[in-house]
Amino acid sequence: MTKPARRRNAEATRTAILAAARHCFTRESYDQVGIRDIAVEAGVDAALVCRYFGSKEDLFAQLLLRPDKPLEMIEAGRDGLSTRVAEMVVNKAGDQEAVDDLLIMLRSASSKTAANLVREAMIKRFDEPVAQLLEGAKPHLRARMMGSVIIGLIVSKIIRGPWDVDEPEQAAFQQRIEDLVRLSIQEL
Amino acid sequence: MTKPARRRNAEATRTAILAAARHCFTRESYDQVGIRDIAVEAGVDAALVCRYFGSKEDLFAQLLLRPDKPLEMIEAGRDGLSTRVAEMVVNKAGDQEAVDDLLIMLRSASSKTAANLVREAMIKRFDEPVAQLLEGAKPHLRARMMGSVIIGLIVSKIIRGPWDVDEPEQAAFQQRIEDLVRLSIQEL
DNA sequence: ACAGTATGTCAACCGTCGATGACTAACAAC
DNA sequence: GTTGTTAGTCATCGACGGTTGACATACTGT
Repeated sequence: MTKPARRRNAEATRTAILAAARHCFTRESYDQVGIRDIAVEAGVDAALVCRYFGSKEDLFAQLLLRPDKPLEMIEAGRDGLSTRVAEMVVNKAGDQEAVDDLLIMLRSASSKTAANLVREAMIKRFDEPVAQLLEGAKPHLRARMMGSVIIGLIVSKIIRGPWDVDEPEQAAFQQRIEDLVRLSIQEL
Repeated sequence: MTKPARRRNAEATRTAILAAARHCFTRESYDQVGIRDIAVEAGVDAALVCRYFGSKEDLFAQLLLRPDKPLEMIEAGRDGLSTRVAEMVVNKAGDQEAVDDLLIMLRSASSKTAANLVREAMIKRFDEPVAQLLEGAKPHLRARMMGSVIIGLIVSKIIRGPWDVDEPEQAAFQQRIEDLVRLSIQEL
């Protein structure tokens, strides 16, 4: 009568919704992603999203705060941190997942309901882990400055698209970013 | 019958709406500011906003692109550019209007309808003027890198609130920002 | 004073969105 | 097979947002 009826599997549906939500929120801001959008991408009725996660806000929160571990590029330790960050932003190498996590936060940074969650996630998953890695005075301030540099690079990409830098300068460009990151966490 | 009836003055109303819109958009993103919000703040009926500016999108566009002149801190020339930017971000000194302009752009950067306008405004009012100020190779790339640093600082403030750096480090902090800006526009 | 227009107000339309509750169908246990 | 529970669907509610058109009022010229 109603519909072909979806395969019944709670766990799979749950993760499908989470994956779909993640995908949506990396492309659009909290306000612009509708519960129905997520549902369609997950191949699920919209009502299920609310059923499983309570509300859109709860879903977003779970997406941001569930992974208790810090971002991978930080977890790898202090050595070569600047290099990893530079590679990540220039998109040469690994840990695209970390970029997505930051993208989700930044896209929704100025949504009234998402703002608090974003701040919390940013502090817990980025600033504090980085601060713990740093030696010397004022680690929190320096961690935040490094965050600021990364944020700038990613938001610039959001606004203006990829950095179209041609091959000859590629290396120098990446080196410049690495220097910026390194400078941002130097002791004052 | 209807209402006390507002003073009839088209030009004043127009600018009142623009000012109110500006104020609203510096605090919230394009999606979150309603035409009714702007109207209330301007002391005007919501219908007038559409009447005068056609649509919310047109109003936003006019707000971003009307001032054909570049941001003040750029207009002042190449000398002391890094210093001015650092002062501006740390909020010590002048040209708060420029910060607001950037704030408006960044707040609404990931709104689908506003995105194109923001990109356009960013390029026309920031990148190109800065690129014209720079000597040497790849001025556009370097201008964009400087933009990226500034964006990071402002967005970080949006997300996390003001940089609470206590007096002793204040000078060193500002110097660090100045160095970051200077490094970002150095030749590769 | 009168007519005409510029300005402002009100009410409503239409679409979208998040959320809810009633219903239906699959699966498991017995 | 019967029964009870879980998973999924549907229709709908209430709120809100942008926009529009009909109406009311203030100003201007004659």
